[in-house]
Amino acid sequence: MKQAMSRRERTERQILDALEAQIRETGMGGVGVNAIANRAGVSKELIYRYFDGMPGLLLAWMQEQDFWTSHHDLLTSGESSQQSPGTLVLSMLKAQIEALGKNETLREVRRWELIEVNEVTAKLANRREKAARAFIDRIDGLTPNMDVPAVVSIMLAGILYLMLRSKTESHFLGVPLRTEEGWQRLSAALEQIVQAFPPELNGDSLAALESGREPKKRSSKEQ
Amino acid sequence: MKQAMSRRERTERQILDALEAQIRETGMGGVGVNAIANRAGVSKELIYRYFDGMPGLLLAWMQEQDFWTSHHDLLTSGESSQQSPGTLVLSMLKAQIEALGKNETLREVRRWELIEVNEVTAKLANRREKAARAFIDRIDGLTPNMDVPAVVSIMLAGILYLMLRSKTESHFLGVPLRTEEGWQRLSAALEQIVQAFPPELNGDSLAALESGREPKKRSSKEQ
DNA sequence: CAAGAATGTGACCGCATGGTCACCTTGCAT
DNA sequence: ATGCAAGGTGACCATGCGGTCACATTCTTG
Repeated sequence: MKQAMSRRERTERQILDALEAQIRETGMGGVGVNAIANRAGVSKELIYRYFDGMPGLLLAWMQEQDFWTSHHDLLTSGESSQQSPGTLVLSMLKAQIEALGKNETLREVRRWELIEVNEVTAKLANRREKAARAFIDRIDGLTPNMDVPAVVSIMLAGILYLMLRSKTESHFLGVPLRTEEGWQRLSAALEQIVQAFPPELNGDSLAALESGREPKKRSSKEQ
Repeated sequence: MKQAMSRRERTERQILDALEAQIRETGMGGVGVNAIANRAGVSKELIYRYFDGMPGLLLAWMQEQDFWTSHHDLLTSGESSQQSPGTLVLSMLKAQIEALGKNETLREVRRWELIEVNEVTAKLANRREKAARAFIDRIDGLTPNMDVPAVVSIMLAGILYLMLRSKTESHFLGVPLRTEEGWQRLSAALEQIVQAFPPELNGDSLAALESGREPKKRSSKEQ
């Protein structure tokens, strides 16, 4: 029994690792049952037996990735609530740069999410949006007079795009996307934007309380 | 002779139109010589004869699109130099939202540019980056003390990502991506960001002159 | 040991793809 | 009218894909 499990688990590992490597090297466009099986050095039949085909394999692989949840501490920790909304947003953005910057596979998956919608990408999107919303809602609650989700959306989406774009283009508006220097400029730009915000976002809690009387007039059907 | 040209040009049109429709409906992933020929109601052989295969067809189609150059006026016009850098940036960003928002085909092409690099995507990227750089350099020259390209990169990349993302996800950080209301919030957020900038970007030309003595200390090998 | 389940392989099928070919038809010019 | 090039078609080929099947081997358990 232990041997049987071990044998099977070993080949499952080979398959999962082959999937990861394939995604990293060819992107999702090069992912198929033939390519994965060949790379794993195994018969493709086993992909169907053990994972019930490519969708199941992708789900299984996704499950053991902690990309999406590894920074859960940043979103829910108690200590972080001590910090001002501005620095909280900033550290979230920089964590995203860090996580995406060192993980080509993750970037490929996120490119994939941009062009195809299926059960896998839908599941990924749901997880992510749920976590992201928990984060942003806490900050938004503290900061009236400003559409925090919209502003942070632009900044977060901006670094996402530039991260993904770095694969196919070396510069964007003249800013280099493949050098440390370029990303330091972009990080600095994020800081400039955040620091230009109203004082209640940057630690002036008195101003935050004072301006708290004005309610937001945002649409109610935001879901 | 006139008839011959007309006949050929007519079928060339059919093919080009079929390509456009195919991109719009299936994205670049669904573009192939068989699909295009069928949709055009023509033999695929003609694609090879008239366009020398798919790459040539794409180049030809690209050539007659004015996406990338249609807003050339915004980038080079003389009247626009009357406006402050801030409003100039803002109107550029809104023009991008407008152009992308009403053109699904364009969005598909830009998704394609994110995942594949070949002679076509390279050519597109070059054209775009050249025009964008001409725009940003004029503004950057007027505004020391701030890394304008980096800040504008984040905003422009942000709306690009959100535009592309709207295909596969309806919300981002709770902001709806498929409603007028959502995009008005995002436009408003862009305005907030720009207005929070130093005064020399928003029409205070005196302040611009005063702060002009401090030179930028940005890397010189930006190209 | 024997039976049977688990593991693994290679061949095979149907299908769609990109690409080429021979052939037919239309139109024009001598 | 004859001849010839341009325009257009359908069949064909090799290839790679996802998917299934029959079969061999190995392990576990009666």
